Amino acid sequence: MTVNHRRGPYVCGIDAAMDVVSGKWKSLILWELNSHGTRRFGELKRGLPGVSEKMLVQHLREMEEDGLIHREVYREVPPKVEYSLTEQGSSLNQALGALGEWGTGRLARIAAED
Amino acid sequence: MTVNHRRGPYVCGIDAAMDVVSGKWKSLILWELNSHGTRRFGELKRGLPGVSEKMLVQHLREMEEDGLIHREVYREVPPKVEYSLTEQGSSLNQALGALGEWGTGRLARIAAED
DNA sequence: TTCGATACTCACGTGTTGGTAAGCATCGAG
DNA sequence: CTCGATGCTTACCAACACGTGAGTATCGAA
Repeated sequence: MTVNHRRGPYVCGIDAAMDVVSGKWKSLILWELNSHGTRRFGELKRGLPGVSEKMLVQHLREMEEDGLIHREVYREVPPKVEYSLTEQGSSLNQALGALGEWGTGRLARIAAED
Repeated sequence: MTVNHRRGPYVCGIDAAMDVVSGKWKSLILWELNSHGTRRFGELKRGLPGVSEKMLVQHLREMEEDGLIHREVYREVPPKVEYSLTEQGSSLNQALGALGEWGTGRLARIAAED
């Protein structure tokens, strides 16, 4: 019961994708890693204004477990950990492209309303 | 304060799109309406096994408010209400296509693991 | 006169999500 | 000998998402 907090029986592909992306900061993490290639924990934290350390860690762990990102630990002091996209993470990011464009259009529409 | 439960300040397009799609049944509602063109409340309910009436109503109202779907009421007895996609809803559905394919690929990968 | 069909609405409870604030381990610099 | 940097971990709590089960209005059929 501690595991299996994901992989609910999915109705369709969207379901499966949403499960992996849902989380307040996940799409932004994806974007951040996609833009910079490789980022340390602290860099991600600074790149996502408002994120709490707890959520950042939690999201990163889940995304690693889901095979979206790679976590590289350098045994140094002070510690250094680097995150990067896996191929799956990268392709997910691409798949989010169309959605992002739709959202951008929506933002423009909302702005035009005022 | 009763309104404005959405439209948080968005960081990017993905944010704005996710806001509109997040909800346990929303993408399925979109899909259902896309497949059938027009559906009555009861038909949607039967098409989404497990959905509660409360959530179905709530999601439909939010999606209407977000301009994704159109709600047509026929003043008859017993009542009849038809839902359909607006142009925005339809384009959102298209934008979700890539994500759906990614998810389908992921499902295949997961299935192959066993 | 009661019943069923339809499309809801409402009160309530529970599990999940996310934030806050504190603490931990290690090393070099001062 | 204390301090700061880094990457976490933990306990606690408030807000929210979602489900359950009941109730509502109207009319025709039985």
